[in-house]
Amino acid sequence: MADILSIPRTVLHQQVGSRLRQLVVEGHIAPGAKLNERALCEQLQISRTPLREAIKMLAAEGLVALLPNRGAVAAQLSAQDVEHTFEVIAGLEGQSGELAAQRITEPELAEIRALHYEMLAAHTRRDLPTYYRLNALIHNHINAAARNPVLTQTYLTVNARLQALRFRSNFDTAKWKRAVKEHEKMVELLAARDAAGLRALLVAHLEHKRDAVLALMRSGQLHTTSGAAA
Amino acid sequence: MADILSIPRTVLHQQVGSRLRQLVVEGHIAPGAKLNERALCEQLQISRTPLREAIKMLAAEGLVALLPNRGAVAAQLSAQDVEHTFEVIAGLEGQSGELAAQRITEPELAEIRALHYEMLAAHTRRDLPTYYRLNALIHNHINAAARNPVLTQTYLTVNARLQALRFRSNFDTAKWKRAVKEHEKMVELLAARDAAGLRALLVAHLEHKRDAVLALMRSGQLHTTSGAAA
DNA sequence: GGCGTCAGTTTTGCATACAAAATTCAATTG
DNA sequence: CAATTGAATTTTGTATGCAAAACTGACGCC
Repeated sequence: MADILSIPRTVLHQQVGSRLRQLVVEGHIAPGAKLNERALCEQLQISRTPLREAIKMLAAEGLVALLPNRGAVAAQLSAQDVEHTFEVIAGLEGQSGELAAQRITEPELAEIRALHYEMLAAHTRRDLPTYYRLNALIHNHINAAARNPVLTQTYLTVNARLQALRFRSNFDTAKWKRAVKEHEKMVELLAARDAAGLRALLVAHLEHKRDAVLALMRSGQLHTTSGAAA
Repeated sequence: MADILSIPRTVLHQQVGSRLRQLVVEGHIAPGAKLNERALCEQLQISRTPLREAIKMLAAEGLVALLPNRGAVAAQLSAQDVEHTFEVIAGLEGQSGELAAQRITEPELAEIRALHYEMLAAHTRRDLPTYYRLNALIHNHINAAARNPVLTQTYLTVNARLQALRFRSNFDTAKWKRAVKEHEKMVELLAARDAAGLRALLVAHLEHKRDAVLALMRSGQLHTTSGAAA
């Protein structure tokens, strides 16, 4: 093994934390499912101590819930929880856009524009995976342009709770078109440095997303991808 | 001991977490200070396992920083960190006010009004501790009126990082008067259900607070109350 | 037949033991 | 005398052991 070359310069509980976070966020541990310590220890080839430390971190992030003397379960959001979480996300992303409009540089704007065109291409090709990837990337770039690491961190933490829902929704052509239009407007507002406008647009954008997710939840169509990819 | 009567229905790492959080937030563990595991174990009369689990939780909350193989230190905010954190807090509290103005009930409003008058009394008496207590209480009530537990939780977590600064600033009579005036306006806007107005006011309020704290930081006057009360 | 009870098993929570990294500090060397 | 090296000590990171709580399932009781 290239143990000497590949610097494993990180502590075990951090690695385990990242891996566990991934398992929960990607739904390989389904919402509501128990986190069995012994099973996870064997799977990850570690002892219980770093595993338990990692679980406590995820609990503080709101990704798992701790049941006294009964271990931890992956967080399961009620419809109300989803509403509340989207409300907060909308506020954070709105602020992110507001600040980005004030602080973005020309090169950053150019990059976002480029990503936007790539996204249009993906949309035209009906290439959903690429579309999602670029979509997330654009939002990350806007977030970065806001130049506030605390905001970014807070956003990522709260948003992670929603990721487990994996709402592969926007197949609906009409909704997809509207989302693309909203993105087009985003770039315009960024270019015009219209902070208030971009905030309003992002908040509205999130409200649409929230409604779509809630509709899916209510119709029971939300597939939590429990155990999709190995 | 009344061990049988007093139901200690909670797990140790949670209790330790609360206690540690208090120690950091109240500055008994000063910003930048190391968290020595052995010392804390003796002080809290516990073993290292629940202590370390608690430390990991605080790390996820951003109250302590983990240094690989070198343990944990209480978070220390640079002037930039303070700016960023206030920026996020302003957004969260602004949103909180916006939602509260839309959702507050008459009894809730009456209670806030009552607290406001108590605060005026404390101001008149120059009773700073009571003033601070009531001030925080009013903000908590506004937060509660927003009816969004995720928002409340997020706010509390981010705000805790600032608490360690313990900015006992507003002694300045002029600033104190302005703060009181802003609070007066808050109650008015709440009563008028002016969501946008309250948001704007709260954001401005936080900007003033931020400026005061930054001025104190720059002048080096910020006492971190390291080891104040036993 | 449904329900409660109780022993056996599993699982969690805490303590302790062991290993590795970092810190300390004194002796040595340039 | 300053700097550096290296052994002793401390401290952190991980594994394991032990006790208590929760779960399981079979049996008996109503």
